[in-house]
Parts: sequence; structure tokens; C-alpha cells
Amino acid sequence: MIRILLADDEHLIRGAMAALLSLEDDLEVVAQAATGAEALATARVIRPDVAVIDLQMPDLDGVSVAQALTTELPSCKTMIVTSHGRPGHLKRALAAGVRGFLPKTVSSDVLATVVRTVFSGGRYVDPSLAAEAISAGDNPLTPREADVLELALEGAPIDEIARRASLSPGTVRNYLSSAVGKTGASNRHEAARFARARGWI
Amino acid sequence: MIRILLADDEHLIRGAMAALLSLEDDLEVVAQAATGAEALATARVIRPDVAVIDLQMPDLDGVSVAQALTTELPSCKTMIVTSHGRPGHLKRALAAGVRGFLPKTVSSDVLATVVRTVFSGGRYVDPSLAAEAISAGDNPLTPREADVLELALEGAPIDEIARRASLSPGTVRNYLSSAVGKTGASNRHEAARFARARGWI
DNA sequence: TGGCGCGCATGACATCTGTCATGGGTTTCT
DNA sequence: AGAAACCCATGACAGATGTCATGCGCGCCA
Repeated sequence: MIRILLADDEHLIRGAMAALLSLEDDLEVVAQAATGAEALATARVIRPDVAVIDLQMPDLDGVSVAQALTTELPSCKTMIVTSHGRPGHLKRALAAGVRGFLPKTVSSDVLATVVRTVFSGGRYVDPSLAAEAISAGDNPLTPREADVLELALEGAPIDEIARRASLSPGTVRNYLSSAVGKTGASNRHEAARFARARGWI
Repeated sequence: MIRILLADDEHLIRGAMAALLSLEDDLEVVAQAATGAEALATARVIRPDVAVIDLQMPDLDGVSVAQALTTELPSCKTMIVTSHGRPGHLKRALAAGVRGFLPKTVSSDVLATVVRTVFSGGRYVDPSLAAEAISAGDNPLTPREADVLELALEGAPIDEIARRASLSPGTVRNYLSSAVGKTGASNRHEAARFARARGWI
């Protein structure tokens, strides 16, 4: 029997997935969590075989949870399911030790199969997401550029970005200018959206 | 037996919700669809009692489907479930004749209950979404302002917005300036995000 | 040890944007 | 008919932004 921890902030989805996984004879959902922190806390106590975690959750995102889990509970294999598959997340997730990565568009059969695969030590990444990730290419942004661009995402003016990043406005403009050049955008807002779409930030 | 049509682009979610609804004795999922168009076509043939539709789908969004359904199949009650509950959608949905509106954070019990409620002629709107919608207030943007602001969402420069809206750049700036004033934002990008968050665009 | 890339900053310049005043045409309501 | 709101446009001005050149210090690596 494979013991599963299920984490998703959407109660309905979580319950439904649990119902679905429970239909399989060899799978058992032993715990559920609605937030990243909750997932982590529960996992420490329950020590599940496989953790199925939603990528976007209110507090910690799925990748952070996975990161913590792989160091704290190496015996617990982590896999991530997501609605909005962005290439960058896949790379981050893999680096965090995630063993399976799926969009929620897959069928339930696939989910169950992948749970078994990662449980027995294998890995699985959704082919279309993998293809996207490859075509998206490497992140050309320097860490600082990425930081600044992320703050620019919400549409804040430069002065505010500068304050939030503890930089001088001039420096912020330089980073943004560089980022705009690298993305081929015509202003920082477009650049920020572009980078977000690629999963670079 | 209440006959249900289920539409959601995420296969996993759809299957899981179907599994969950089927656990109820008086509910039966008679059809599933992955897109808005598919949902519509299927409903015309199957004539379900209740249509449970995801708000965001690749082609037609849930509200458009609901609109079509209420005129074409008045006997079919429509309800909408959504991940990202934005107040504006709720208002639009209600105007489109939707009988139930739920975030996916609710429990499965609630879903089943609401299905029964709308089937028997009642209405149900998630209380927290309703509260949000009320606090968001009415849309103060004129239609044209909303148009322009929507084009500004992607971060395009003013000249491009002007071209896409077939307006002079000066006019675009005026609308944007007005919208920025109404939203209390400090630039159009922030204003666009704000308006989006309120469901105004 | 000498590049090289990066982080951080400043200054100058051209352009883009936001704001305001103004005006004419249309529709809607009273 | 008149007022009010909206649509569209132009012009002018200040401030924000994008771009470029330049500089210093740091850590990494051949």
C-alpha cells in the first residue's frame, strides 16, 4: 500500500483527487493539507511514501515544500501537480528534488501511474511541459535582474522598486534596461510578463 | 436522479469531480467536456439538468457558456466553479443567468448540496465571494476606458494600444489617465492590474 | 595574477508617459 | 430644449523612464 500525502489549497480539488486516488487498490491517501506549511508539518508526523503537492498555494509554493521535504524526509518522494505549467517552475522543481511533475490536464490514470512510478524510485515529467521547458531555454537574467524584474511585475514605479530592492533608482533602471534588452520587450512591464511566461522569475 | 454536465479543461480535476459527484446517490454525471464549445455542443444533445462549468477554459469562458445555455436550454440550470474568484466575474455570471457560483476551495459536500439547490430552482453564491463582490463596488470605468485598460494589461506601449484600439495616442493617454485616477494607481500598469483584480476588465 | 562577469552607482540625454486645458460631436435623460 | 455624460482629438508641460557611457569593488577561474 502506497501512503500518500495530498496538498492543495482548493478543498474541492483536493477532496476529489483523494476520492480518485482512493479508488486504486494499492494507493491510500493518509493525509491532506491546504497550505504549504501544513503539508510540511503533516509530512513530518505522518511520513508518507509519496507527497502529491499543488504548485501554487497561499503560503509556501510547492517547490519550496518539495525542497524542504527532500532534505528532511529523503524517503518521501515528492511530485508536483499544477494548473498553469510554466517552464521555469519545472526546472526549479527538478532542482529541488521533485520526482514527478504533471499538469492537471492529465487523466487520473496517469496520476495513479506516476504515483507508482515515483514511489518505486522512478521519475516522470509531463512530455509537453518538458518540451516547453526546453524551448524556453535557459534564463539569461542575472539574479539581480530577476529580482528587480519580479518587483516590476506588479506595475510599481521605479522609485518603489528601488526602495523595495534597497537599490538606487538608477541601478534599478540599469537592470531593467538590461532585462528589457534580453527579453526583446519594449518596456519593463512587457519584459516582466515575458519573463514570467518563461518561468524566469 | 439529477443529470449533470461537467465542464473543466483540466482533465484530472474534471475526472476527480466526476468521481466525487458520482459518490452521491442522487447525482449522475452524464457528460463531460474539456472546452466551452464542447460543453455547449454536448449540452444541446444531452440536455442535462444541471451544468457545472469551470470559469476559465481555453476557448469560451464559463460565463459565455452559461449565457448561451440559459437562452437555449432554460431547463438546464447552470452553475460555475472557479479557482481564482474575481468579483467582476460573479456579477457577469449572475447577469448571464448562472444559478450557483462557487470557488474550488469549498468542500465536496457543499458542491453536492449546491447542485441539488440549483436543480430545485434555488440559487447559491459563495458568501466570501459575494462579500468581495460587494466590497469591490461598481465598475467606475467607462466602456472605452475599460477597453483601453485591457489592452494595457499586457504592458504594451501607448502607440500600440492606440493602434489596436484604433484611437489616437493622445486619446489613449487621456483614457488611461482617467482610469489611473479612478483606480488610485500611480501608472496604467498598476491601474490595469487593479482593475483586473476587481473584475472590472 | 590578470581577465571576466557581476553588483552597484552616477550622470546625461532622448523619449515616453501622465496630467491638464480645451473643444467638438454624439447619445441619453429630464 | 437643455444638461450631463461620454467619445474622440489636439497641444503643452513636467516628470518618469529607457539608454548609454563610465566608474569602482568583489569573487571566480584559468
